[in-house]
Parts: sequence; C-alpha cells; structure tokens
Amino acid sequence: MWYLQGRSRSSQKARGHTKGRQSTPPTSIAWHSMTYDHRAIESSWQKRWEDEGLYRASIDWDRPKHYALTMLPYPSGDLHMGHWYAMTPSDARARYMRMKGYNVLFPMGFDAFGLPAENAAVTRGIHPAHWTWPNIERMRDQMRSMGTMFDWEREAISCDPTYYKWTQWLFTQMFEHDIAYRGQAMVNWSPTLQTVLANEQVIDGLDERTGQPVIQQLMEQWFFRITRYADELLDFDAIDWPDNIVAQQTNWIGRSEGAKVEFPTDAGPLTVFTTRPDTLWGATFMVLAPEHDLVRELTTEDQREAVETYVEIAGRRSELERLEGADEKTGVFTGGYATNPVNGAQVPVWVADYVLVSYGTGAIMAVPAHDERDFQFARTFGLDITPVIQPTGAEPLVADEMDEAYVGPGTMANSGPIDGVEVTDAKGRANPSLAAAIDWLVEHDAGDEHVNYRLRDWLIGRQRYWGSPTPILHRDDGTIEVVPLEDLPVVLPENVEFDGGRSPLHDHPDYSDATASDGTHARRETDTLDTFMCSSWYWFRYLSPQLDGSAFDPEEAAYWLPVDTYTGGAEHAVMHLLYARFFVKAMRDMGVFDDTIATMQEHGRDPEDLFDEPFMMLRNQGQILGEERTGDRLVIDGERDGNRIVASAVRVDPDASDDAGTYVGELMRRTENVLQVKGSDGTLTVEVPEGSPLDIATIPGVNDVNQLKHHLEIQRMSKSKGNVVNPDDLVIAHGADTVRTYLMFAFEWQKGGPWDSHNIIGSRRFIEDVWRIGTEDYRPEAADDIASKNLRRKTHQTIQRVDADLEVFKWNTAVAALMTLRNDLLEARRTRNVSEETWAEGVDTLLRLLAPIAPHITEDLWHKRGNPASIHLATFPEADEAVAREDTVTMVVQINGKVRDRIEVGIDIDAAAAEAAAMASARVQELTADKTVRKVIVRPPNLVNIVAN
RNA sequence: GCCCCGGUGGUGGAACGGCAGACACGGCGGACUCAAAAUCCGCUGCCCGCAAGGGCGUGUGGGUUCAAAUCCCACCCGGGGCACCA
Repeated sequence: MWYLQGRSRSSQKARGHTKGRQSTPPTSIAWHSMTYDHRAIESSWQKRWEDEGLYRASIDWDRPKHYALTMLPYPSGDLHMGHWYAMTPSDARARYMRMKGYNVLFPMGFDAFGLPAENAAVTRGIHPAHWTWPNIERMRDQMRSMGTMFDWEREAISCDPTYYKWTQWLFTQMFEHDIAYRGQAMVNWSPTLQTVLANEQVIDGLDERTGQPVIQQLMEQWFFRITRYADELLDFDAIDWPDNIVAQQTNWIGRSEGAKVEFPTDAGPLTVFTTRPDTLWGATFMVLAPEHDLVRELTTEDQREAVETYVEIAGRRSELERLEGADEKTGVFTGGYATNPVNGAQVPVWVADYVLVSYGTGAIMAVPAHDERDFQFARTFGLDITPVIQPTGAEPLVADEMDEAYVGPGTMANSGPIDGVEVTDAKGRANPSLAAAIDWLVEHDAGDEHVNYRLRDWLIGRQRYWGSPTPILHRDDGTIEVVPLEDLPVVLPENVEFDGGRSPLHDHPDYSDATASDGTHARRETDTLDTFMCSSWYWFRYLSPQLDGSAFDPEEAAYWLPVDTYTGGAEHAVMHLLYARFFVKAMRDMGVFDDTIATMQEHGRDPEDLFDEPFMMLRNQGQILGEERTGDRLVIDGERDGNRIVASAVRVDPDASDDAGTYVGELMRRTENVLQVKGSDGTLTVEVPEGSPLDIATIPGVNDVNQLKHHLEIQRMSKSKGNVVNPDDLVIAHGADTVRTYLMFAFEWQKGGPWDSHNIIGSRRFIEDVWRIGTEDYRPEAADDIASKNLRRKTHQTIQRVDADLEVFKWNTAVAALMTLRNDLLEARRTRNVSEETWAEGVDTLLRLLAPIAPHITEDLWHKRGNPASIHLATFPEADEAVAREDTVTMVVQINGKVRDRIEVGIDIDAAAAEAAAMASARVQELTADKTVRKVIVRPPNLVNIVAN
C-alpha cells in the first residue's frame, strides 16, 4: 500500500483516539487575584472542546442547517496572517449562526496538489509528497491554535488517493457526457527543458530558472466544455454574491451578439466574428492572429520572410504581454487579399498580434473609421479608412481629417443597401443598423447571426507530476478509453526523480504502460489534472470524506447542501468561483445528485433550485499586507542641477545630519539606477551612474543600487520581502483571542490593509478588560435607577448593533460596539452605581456577544460565572426594543446647510413641533434676523434645515 | 491594454444623501510611583481666537441637491484579476 495513504490514515486514527478521554476542566481557581493567563486558558479549552466533540456537526432534520465554508487553503508550510484573516472571521460567523439556533457545519481541508511542491522538489531535492504532508500536519496544528470550530472529522485532502479517486471519477463522468474532450491550446514551451512552464515561471519571455527563451506553441490537451454553460453562468438571480464579482464573471464570460461573416480568399474562406456587421462596408483590411491557420497559405513569396519573422517574434510573447503593449501597433502584410462579401472589394490581409487566436475566430475584419485599435493600425501602416457612419448634426467625417475612430451613433452611409439606417448606441438587434445588416447578410447568404463568448473552454491538462492522474488510456490503435470506477484511483507513483525538466510520469514505464479493457497494450495519459479541478468539488467531499463507495453520501448531502455562506479572497473572483459554478451545473446534468434529490424528498425538503449553484451567499475578505517600512536614509554627493543630482557617491547612514552631503533624505522610489530621494528640500531625482561608489554599512562587500531599501507604503507579505508577521509569535505573546479580535477590529474586512503590529495593544487591553469585568465580584454602593436604566439601554443597544454587524460581516464595528459596552461597564465598576442585576445582565451579554469573536476567554468566564454548559451552546442575546429605545435625541438645526444649533428633543417629536423648536432657538433668531426664510426642511427628530437669505 | 475595487485626522478606521472623524492606536497634559513600566483621569482634524465663536476640511476638477465622504461626469493615484500560482 502506498505510503501517502498510510500516513493520512494513521493521522486520522490518532485524532480519533483523543475522543472520549476525560479531561479536567480549568476551574477551581480562587475568584480574586486571578490574572489573565491566555496560554493556560486557550490550550485547556481547545483540548476540552475537542475531547467533548463540541464542534462535531451531525444531521438533525429537526433543526435548520447552515453550511459555512471558507476557501480551501494550499498547504504552503506555515500558517500566515492571511489564513488567520480569512478563517477566524469566517469562524466567528459560523459560531454566530450556531448561537442563532442553526446546526452548523464548518469543515476544513487542504488543496494539496500544485506547483510549489514541485518547485521544492526541483530546488531542494524534496519529494513533493514529503514536502506536502508535513506541511499539512504543521498547518493543521497551527490552525488548532486559532480556536476555530472546524469539524476535523470532515477533513478532506486533495492529494490523498481517497480524495482524488473521486476527482478522477468526476473526470470520467465528464468524458462520458462529452464535457471533457481533446483540443489544441497554446502553452509556454521551454525548448531547453522540453517541458511546459506555468505563466508565473516565465518572466519577459524567459524561463525564470534557467534564463532560457520560452516559446508559445500549440499542444493537444484536455478541456472541459464550460462554454456550453456560458448562458446559464450569466444568470446570478438565485445567489447572493457581491456585485463586483458578478460583474467580473459577466465580463469574463463576455457574451456579445453579432454575426459571422465569410471573406473568400484564394486560400479558402476566412471567417470573422464581428459585433458590428453594420460596418462591413467600411472594412478596408483584415487582420489575422499570427497563429491563424491561413497565415502560411495567404502569404505571398515576396512577403514570406517578413511574415515568418513576425510570427516567430510574436510567438515569443505571451498573450498578456501582447495585450499590455497593445498601444504600439505592430504587424506585417501577408501579400494576400480577401473579398469583402458585401461589396466585392479586394482588401489586404495583414498579420498582427493585437488579434488573439483564442478569441472569436482568430481573424478580424478591420473597420478603421469606427474602431480605435483598427484606426491606430491603419494610421501606423497607411491603410485605407472609409467612414460608413455619419454622426447626426455634426460635420460629416472625412477619412483624412480624422484624429480618432468615430464610435458614436449616427446614420449609415456609403453602405449600399443599408444606407440611411439609424445607428444607436444599443448592442445587438436592438440597434437598427445591426438588425438591418444581419438581415441583409442572412438574406444574401453572406453570413449568420452569431453570439460569441470571450469565455474559452477550460484547459485542464497539466504536463506535471504533482496533480491527480488523468484516468485515461490511449490504446495503441489510437482510440481512447476511460479507466472504470473499479480501477480508480489511478495512483500517482511515488518512485520518481525530478530534474526540473519534463514530468517524470513520461519516463515511468510502470506508470505509463497499461492494458486496455480489450487486453491490448495502452499508454496511460501522463498529463495530470489542473488543481482547480480538485477545488471545484471539495465541499461535497467534506460531507463524507471517508466514504469509499461514492464521492459523497446522499444522506449527508440531502441535509447539508447547498453551501449557505462561502468566504474567501476576491482574487478568486473569476476562475475558481466560475469553475465551481460550472462543476455543480455539470454534475447536476450528469445525474450525480439524483440520489441526493430523492433523499431530500423523503425528508420533505424541496430540492428545486438547490443544485444549480454551489454557494448561496458569497463574501470576500481583503488582503493583509506587509508593514510600512521607511526607506534608507541616503547621503548623496554630486552635482545638483535644480531638482536633479548626478551622484558621485552614495552612502546609507541612518544617523546622517541634513548637511552631511550634497543632499540627504529618505529613498522613496527606485527605478533601475534612478532614485527619488525625499529630504528637507522635497523629493529630488538622483541618478547613480554605473560605477560610482555606493556604500551600505550593514551589507559587507561591494554594494549596488539593487540593495537599497526604498520606502514601502503597502506591500504583499512574502518571505522574499522579509515583511512576514508570524501569527504563532503573536498567539504566544497575546493569545488567540486577542489576535482574532485585532484582526476583526483593525481592518474593514472586505478591504484588508497593511499590518500594524503596534495597534494590537488596543485589542489586548480590551481582552484584559473583559477579564477584569468577567471576574469582578460586583457590589453596588450607590445604585440609582437612572444609571441602571442607562446601562441596560446601552446593553440592549449593543445587542442590536453587534447582531446587525455580525449578520453582514462587519467585524470592526461589532468589536467597536463591544469596546463601547466595555467602557460603560468599567464606568459602572468604578462608580458602583448600577444594580447587581443590571451589572450581571451587562456582563453576561458582553460575554455572549463576544463569544463568536473571542471563544476562549468568554467560555472561561462563562463557566466562572456559574454556567455549567458551554457558552458556545448558549443562544445569542436578543435585544428588548423597549429597553434599547432612546427617550431623547439631539436635533441638529442648520441654516443653509451649516449646523448652527443643537436641541435636545423627545424621540417622538413631530414635524411641526420640530420646526417650532428650531425657529424658537436663540441662535436661529439671531442668525436669521436680517434674512428672509425661504424654506424649512424638517426631518424629525434628527434635523431641521432653514434656507434663508 | 482590458475588467473589478479602493482613496476620509499623525495611523487603522466610523458615518440609511441629513451633526464628518464612532471605536482604537499614537501624541500631549495630569494622577499614582524614589523611579520606570503598568494602570487611571483629561485633551487631541487643520487654521484664526483668551474665550464665545468663526473659517477650512473626506485624492483632484466640475455637476445634481435645501443638504454630497455618500449620487453623476472627467481626471490622478493605489490594489486585485487577465485563463499553467492557488
């Protein structure tokens, strides 16, 4: 048996054993003189919760369910701030839902296949499995210190054969339902390494490791027909997702209506897709992508050399690089011509890399008069420009006088049968000129109405080792068959060597030699599956990760599905989230949920619409960035000319005085050898000529400009930048409760921001104050009813605020509200002017409201205050509207929109009384004495605005 | 280049189109202390003013509105994504 499997099984067994063991609760400490010892409290409660199985989630058809999910992490080695930031608020939300009465499932697992493990193999000689599994162990341990309610019995790990058996099975289903197919795609091919490189491994067209050139090359690969679902993927009605994610996916899919038109050439018909068939009469040339099939055949002898050179150079640039440089138009004439089907004109055919082979048909008709890119191209190469839309009520367009393409509305001109038709800004048939053009094309058999999508089919083949094997056999006769379920999983062989070149699966006869179902010899597919495929169904595996007979248990699925809330980074806006949606739709159509639907119906739950989308609600968190850093203090010697210095010498000296050199200041920015230095005289540009002396005292040897540290505003945390903050150190110093509270308090969750290690002290003080409040043996001294009533009101207002904030993931304002209640309770503790019951209600409320955010200290204090059961089984407090209600409110009186007075009024004041009160104000009388009141806007009870002049 | 998001005090941030700056950090002043730390109390957007009060102020410029951080238009700057990082 394969060791990876053994390892994962044994670790699960070990975890199972801890169940049922008796533990001593952390009590029996004297009430007074207790200091807050986060280490003892947190570790003992984590252990007790696990021993008692507090967070085990099991089916209970009598209770409403809530499936909370946070994005599957990659086991990179150490848990970092970003993991805490993603997971602990999600945990708080899951805990909140639990206290609201839901039966909550909140699982965790690992997306364990991927490139970093192979990089470790190549650069450090560690087998990907030997790198990945210990990482998982370490991260799982670190995650436990967060105090989350993950149900570890549900853990799923994508590189475990018990998991990828079902990834493979899903692939076979896709194959059998004609969703998986073989096609051609461009790849980054390294001729040196004889392998395909990931985009991130290619920098400026060179392999980042070897520095050798990388070329773009077509290769036969596996795809999923996600485009078949394009229209359904554009429908977001059933799900509650952020608008920006919906917009990004919609744009990514890029549905556009138009026509396909054929331009005959000597080498055969050239098909283009255009959203503007109405401008066909203005098409003066055509452009093919360098990789287009017809380039070779259309190229004439005298242009052949130029075209081949251009195609070769273009092949070295990635798609992204081509788009980035799209401002400067490059291209070459093939020498060939095509016939414009609407008017029989002969138009030249060019090759240019602003046309992408992957979009549309890889060829365009160019209408320079009405498309900006075509216009620039035409002007660069002196090609004809023919306006066919004349703007209404403006000077008619004249080709030679145009500075830019005209893309607005108007009237068709110079366009034969559709002359005079109106052009609007509408897209598709809603635009009269488009409708007329399409009708004409269809009638004359010159083209078809067509909907094009920017979305391309999902390329799932990877020429790598560390991924799930593709369960496919290539028979010697050239046909293909899938590996049947009883032979799954196709296990990834362990005994492989890495040389940084092509996947070791290629040269592994034990793996690649196989026998087909008819007994003949076959070659096993050596491409592995995209890791996005592993993460496109993992929430189903969480339902029953140990189950061997199917991908998931229909009983579990019928109760828990679909996922109710999904949280994760917005960087996954398009790819992961679109793939996940596609997967569910495909699984639905392949009948994967049939048993689940039947089970649901048995329990009286309506399955309608529950299997169209994976995640009903989605919320994104931002990113935690590295701390701000000051740049090096530089002493520059050299010739100053205005705001520019050519340096003769540069040295780094943190203590240099302002007059230590020609100019002294902080390095703000650096581009190559040009520095921006901010000093007493503003920011100056300093050029450091090659070879001029540069000295950094802290770095021995010969220094160069690349070693200078510039000012950092914000920057991604990464090991290479040296700005990583280790959560473990913070947990040891302050405790998980403080770290959790700080992460939720310090940032707007959706936005994230730069980490600041100093501000954590505020959250630490808050937690310690909670401890002081929770352990206080309160005795009133001067209890008075008004003080008690005020504290009760604040207590109930806090419930309202925290409840509303947690509902919508607004952690920072929830914590702020709790800090305010803390301040009120400390005030009461100092003055001892509230009744014992009021105090107790305030404290118990504070603890329960804080429990989802800081689960350990609240649990400990809850028990200390005499509650036998866990606070995490308690219900969330409910506010009493009548108690929370304010009696009076400060009404603002404005004159011409500026605040001039404030009046305390009853909360129920009506408009007439509010206006009267405002007009009666001495300030208002004084300031309006010499003016005429024109208008009074009254918004009781908050505001009166008097317009006067 | 294209798509999406953001820009508010010294800092993180708060604010149904209706009191800009809640809450917190930092800073300043004070108390306690032999002293320091911790803790506690007060002040803290900027400018003018002894004060009362006034002016200015949410990246920049314009617009809508009785009223704009919030809505609209243009621009500047920063971040995320762009299909083999996950």
